[in-house]
Amino acid sequence: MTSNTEHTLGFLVHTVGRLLRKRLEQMAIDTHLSAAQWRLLFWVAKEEGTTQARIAEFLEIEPISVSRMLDRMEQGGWVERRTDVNDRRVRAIFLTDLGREAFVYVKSFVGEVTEEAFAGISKADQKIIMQGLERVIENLNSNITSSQGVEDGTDAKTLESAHQ
Amino acid sequence: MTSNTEHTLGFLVHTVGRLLRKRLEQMAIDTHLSAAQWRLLFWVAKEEGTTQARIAEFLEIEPISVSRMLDRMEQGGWVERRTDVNDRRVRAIFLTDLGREAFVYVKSFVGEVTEEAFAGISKADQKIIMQGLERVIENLNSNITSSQGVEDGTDAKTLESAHQ
DNA sequence: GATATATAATGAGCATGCTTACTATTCAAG
DNA sequence: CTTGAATAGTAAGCATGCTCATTATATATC
Repeated sequence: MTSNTEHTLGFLVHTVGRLLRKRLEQMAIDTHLSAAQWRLLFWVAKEEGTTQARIAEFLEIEPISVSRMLDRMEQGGWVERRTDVNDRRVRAIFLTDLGREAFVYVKSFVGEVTEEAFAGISKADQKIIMQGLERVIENLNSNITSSQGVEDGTDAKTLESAHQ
Repeated sequence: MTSNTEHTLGFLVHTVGRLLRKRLEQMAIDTHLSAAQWRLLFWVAKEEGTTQARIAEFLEIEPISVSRMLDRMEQGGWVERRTDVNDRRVRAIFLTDLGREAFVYVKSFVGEVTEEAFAGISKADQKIIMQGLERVIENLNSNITSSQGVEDGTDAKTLESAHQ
């Protein structure tokens, strides 16, 4: 239908991300978890008792974002903050039984969605795509903080030359 | 560094999207445009005089989101709302000179970021990745509203079986 | 022990998405 | 012409990300 999406990597990835998120939320709607919350749950399940700072590092979002997601998720009964006795600055995060169930439940859909997404694409090509995306992440990570080549004070005036 | 990202399509795409967005915003920081605003600008440039409803359709976001992005972008001087004389419900959206410059400027970076992202990946594999992502979009689009196979009233209780 | 610095978490306020509800306008039916 | 439905846009309020600033605690240094 929407045959008009510009075919750049950025547009494609943006769209795929949105659709995957939507589909997963649709499948697991009865958990009342958002995709973002599910990602958080994933890390807590992987490392129970972890700290908010560590979750932020894993998810590569800011600690404050974690803090406020946990406010809602704690209220929703999926996770529990416990104060660390050795370091009273720290909140150790644990899954509740509900959180554990929700996690396992949603996780069971991830395979389904991936299969659906990859329908009609050969295993070989799937591998190329996955490894390709991993390489893209490496490439972008290595340059994300360098920001060389743009700091010459160029502003929007110095154009006049490009496409359009 | 972060060698621990789960290697599912969802996680990878989410990460790639975030990094691309970050990198593009970093490169074009002097335009003060966000990635979201740049996407909007893109469609307005492609079809000047378009309506807000049409932009929402292209971007696949809700009209209200477009409305408020345009509030800020109009205030920033990148776009202009003009009332349609034939249909006074409609706001026709046009780029200002500043908007046109910003668009061309940012557009010139997209190629750069893509090259950077694809470094070390063969042209053949790049093609597989791009076409693969397009296929994924098709696959997900065709199923996104059907939601069959999940409506069996299954709730979080029926699990007990999966990985942990 | 006091003082400086680093770390963990949070508060305030913004952008960008959403849903739900509303207003203004157009157009079709009578 | 009026009534009613459809369409374009906006308002209110929420979630999830951000930046910048602050509080509480821990740790290192004098």
